Amino acid sequence: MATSQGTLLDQLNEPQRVAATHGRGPLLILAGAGSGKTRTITYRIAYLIEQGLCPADRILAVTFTNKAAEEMRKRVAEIAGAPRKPPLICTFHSLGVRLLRRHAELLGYGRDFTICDSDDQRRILKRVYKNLGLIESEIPVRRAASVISRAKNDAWPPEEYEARSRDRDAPVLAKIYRDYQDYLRISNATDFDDLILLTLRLLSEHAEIGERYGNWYQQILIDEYQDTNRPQYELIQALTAFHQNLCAVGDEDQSIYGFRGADIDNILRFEQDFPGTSVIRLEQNYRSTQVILDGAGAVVSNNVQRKGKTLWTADKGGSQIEIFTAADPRDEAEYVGQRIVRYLGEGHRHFAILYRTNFQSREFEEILNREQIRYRIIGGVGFYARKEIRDVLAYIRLARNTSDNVSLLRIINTPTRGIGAKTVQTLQGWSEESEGRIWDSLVRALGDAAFPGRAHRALQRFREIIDRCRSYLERPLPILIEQVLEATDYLEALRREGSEESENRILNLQELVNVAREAEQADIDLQEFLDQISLRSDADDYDEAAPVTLMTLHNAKGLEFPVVFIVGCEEGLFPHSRAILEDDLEEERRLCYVGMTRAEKRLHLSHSKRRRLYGSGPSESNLPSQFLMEIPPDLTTELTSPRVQRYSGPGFPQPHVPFQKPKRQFPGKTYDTKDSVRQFLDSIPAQEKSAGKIVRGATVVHAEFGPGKVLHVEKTGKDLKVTVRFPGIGIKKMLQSYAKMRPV
DNA sequence: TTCAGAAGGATTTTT
DNA sequence: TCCTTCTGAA
Repeated sequence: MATSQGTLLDQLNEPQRVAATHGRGPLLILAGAGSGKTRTITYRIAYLIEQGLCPADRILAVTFTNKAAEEMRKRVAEIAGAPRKPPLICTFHSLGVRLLRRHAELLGYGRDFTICDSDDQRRILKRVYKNLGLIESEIPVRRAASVISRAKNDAWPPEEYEARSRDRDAPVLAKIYRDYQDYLRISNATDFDDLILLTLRLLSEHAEIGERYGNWYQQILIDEYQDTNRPQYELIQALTAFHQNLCAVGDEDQSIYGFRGADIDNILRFEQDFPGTSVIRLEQNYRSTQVILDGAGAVVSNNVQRKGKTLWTADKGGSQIEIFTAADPRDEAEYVGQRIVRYLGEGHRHFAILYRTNFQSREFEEILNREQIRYRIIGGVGFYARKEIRDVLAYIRLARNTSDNVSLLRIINTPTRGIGAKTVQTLQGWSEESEGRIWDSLVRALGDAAFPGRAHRALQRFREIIDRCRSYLERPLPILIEQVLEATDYLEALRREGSEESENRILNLQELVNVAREAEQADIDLQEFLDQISLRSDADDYDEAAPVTLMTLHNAKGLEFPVVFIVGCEEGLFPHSRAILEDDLEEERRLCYVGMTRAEKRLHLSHSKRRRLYGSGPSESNLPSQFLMEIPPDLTTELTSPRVQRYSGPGFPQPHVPFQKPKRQFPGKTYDTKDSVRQFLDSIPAQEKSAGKIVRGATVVHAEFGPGKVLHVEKTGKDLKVTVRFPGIGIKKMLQSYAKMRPV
C-alpha cells in the first residue's frame, strides 16, 4: 500500500500522533483553535482501518455539520483508500434518521416519516393555537417553539412538562406542547429534536436493537464534543456502553451553542463518565499568527468558566489587528470593500466577512457587487427555504406519506384550485374519525359525495393530482420532479403570473431539477434525497470558489481564512443585547474567540458609530463592543473613518448632497392599469427609487421628483401621493410630491 | 374564493 | 424597513 504507516503519521506532530494511534479505551482530546483536531481524528480513523484494528464499517464518526462529514469522508478515503464498506461518518441527526428509517415501526411511526424544520414547526404551532383558541400575542409562536425544544432537550415529555416547568405560562405551554406532539405523531412526522430523542428511545426501550448497534460500532469518534447537548450525550452513552472506545475532541472555549442546549459540562465531566480516560492536549496552533492568538486569548481569558490554556504557534509576530471605527454601516462596508480590493492587488485570494446576525450582510453585498468581487453568502434565506421549492417537495412528501398533514395543508390550494379555507376546515373537522388524517377524511368525503358540486370537483381534482404524483415516485429523481411540476400545474400557474418574481421561481425550480439530476448520478434515492434536504444547513453549500465568504460567526466554526473581517463589533449587536440581558456574555465572548481564531494572517475588527435597527427612527448611537477593549492595545492598530468627524458633532447630521429640486412633468397621461403605473414608476431613474407601491386606476397629471428615492406611492382620496426621500435629510424633512389624478 | 390594500409584528445564533 | 397576516370588496 502506498501510504505506509510511516508516511501517514509523518503528517502529524507528537501529541497528534499519540492521539491518532491510541488503541482501545476512552480518549479525550482537548484541543485549541487551529490545532488540527479534525485532522487528528481523520488520521485516527485512517490509522484504525490501515492497521486492521477495527473493520472500517464498524467505525462511527460524528461531526457537527454535513459539510464537515463529507470532507472527512473524502480525506479518510484519500489516506486509507476507499474501503468497500466505508466507515459511517455523519452528523447526530443523520445518524438518527438512518436508524429510524430502519426501525420506526417499533416506536409507532411509519418508515416514511417526514422531517419538519422550523418553518413546518411554525405552521403546526399556528394550527395548534387555533384549535386551542389561543392568540399569538399571549405566547408568541417563537417562544412556544423554543420552550418545546428546551423541554425536549431536557427529556421532559409533554405530560410531565407542567409539573416540572417553573414557567408562569406552564399550564398553557403544556397544552401546546402536547397538541404539537400529537400533531406530529398523527402526521407521521418528527422535528429535529425528535430525531435524537426517538433514536435514544429506540436504543433504550428495545434492548435487542440497543445491543445490536452498541456491539456493532467498536470505535466511536465525536468531533466538537463541547457542542453536544443532553440527548446527544445520552445517545453516545448508549452506543459506547459496550466497547467503551470513545474518542472525543473538543475545545471548551469554542462552545457556542448553549442556546441549543449544548452542555459544556459534557466535556468537563468526560473523565468521570469514562474511567480510565487518556487525555491529550493539543495546544500548538497551526493556523494563526502569534498576534492573532494573543488577541483572541486575551479576550477569552476574561471568561471565568474555563479550564484555561495558552495557545502557541511557531509563526511568531504577525500584522497588528486592525480596529476600524466607521460612521455608519455603509461606511463600514466601504472600508471592508477597500481593504479587500487592496488585498486582492497584493495577491490574497480568500476573505471572510463575519457578523453576528444575518441581516447585517446587506451593505457588504452592495459594495462587493459594485466592486464586481464575487462572493458567497451562507445562511439567510437559503435555496431550500424558498416557497416554490418547499411546495414541490411538499407534494412529493404527501405522495409518499399521506398522513403528512403539514404538507397537505401547505399545498392543498397551491396553486389555487378553488379549495378555500371553509372546505379545509370542514375536512379537518371530519378527520377526527381517521385519527386526524386529513387525507383520509378527504378520500372519505369524496366517496360519500359530502361536498356540493364545486368543492367536490376541486377536491376530486386534488386527489387525482396526488394519486398521479404517487405513481411517479418510482421514476428517476429529475423526471419525478418534472412530472410533479407538470401534474400540479405549478409551472403553468407561475408562467401565467408573468411577473419578475415568478420568473425567478421558475428558474429556482429548474435548479431543483438540476440538483435532482446530480443526486441521481450520485446514486441517491428519493428517500435519501429528501432527508438530505431536510437536514441540510446552508453552511453545507459552502464552496471555496468565490474569494469572499459572508456568514454569521456561528457558521464560521471549523473554517479558516487568510484574512478575516469581523464587523458590527458594537455593544448590543455583538455582544447581542439579548445575551447582555440574559447575562450570557461568556458565550458571546467565546463566539468572539471563535471568530478571531478563524484568521490566519490578518484580522480586522470594525464597528459603526451609528446603526439603525429595524428601519424607523434616527439611528442609534452605538458604543464599541467591550470585546474590542479586551484586546491589548499593543496588538492593535486603530483607524477612524474621516466621516466620523462630520457626524460626531451635536445636532442633526448635515446633508452632504446639496439640496435641489428639479421638476419633471407627467402631464395628462392616464395610468389605469397596474402595468401602466409600473411603467410610470419605471420611467423614474432606478437610483432614485427604492420602493414603490403600485396604485391602480390613477391618472397622473403632474409629479415632482427630486434627486431622492421614491419611497412610497399611495392613493389618498383622489390623489396619488408620491413620497420621495432625499439622501442626507432626516425622515422629518422627507419631501412629498403630489400627482393629481382623476378616476378613469 | 380571491385579491388588493392595510395593519401589525419582527431580528440572535443552528441541526 | 420589510414581510406576514388580516380584512373587506368583487
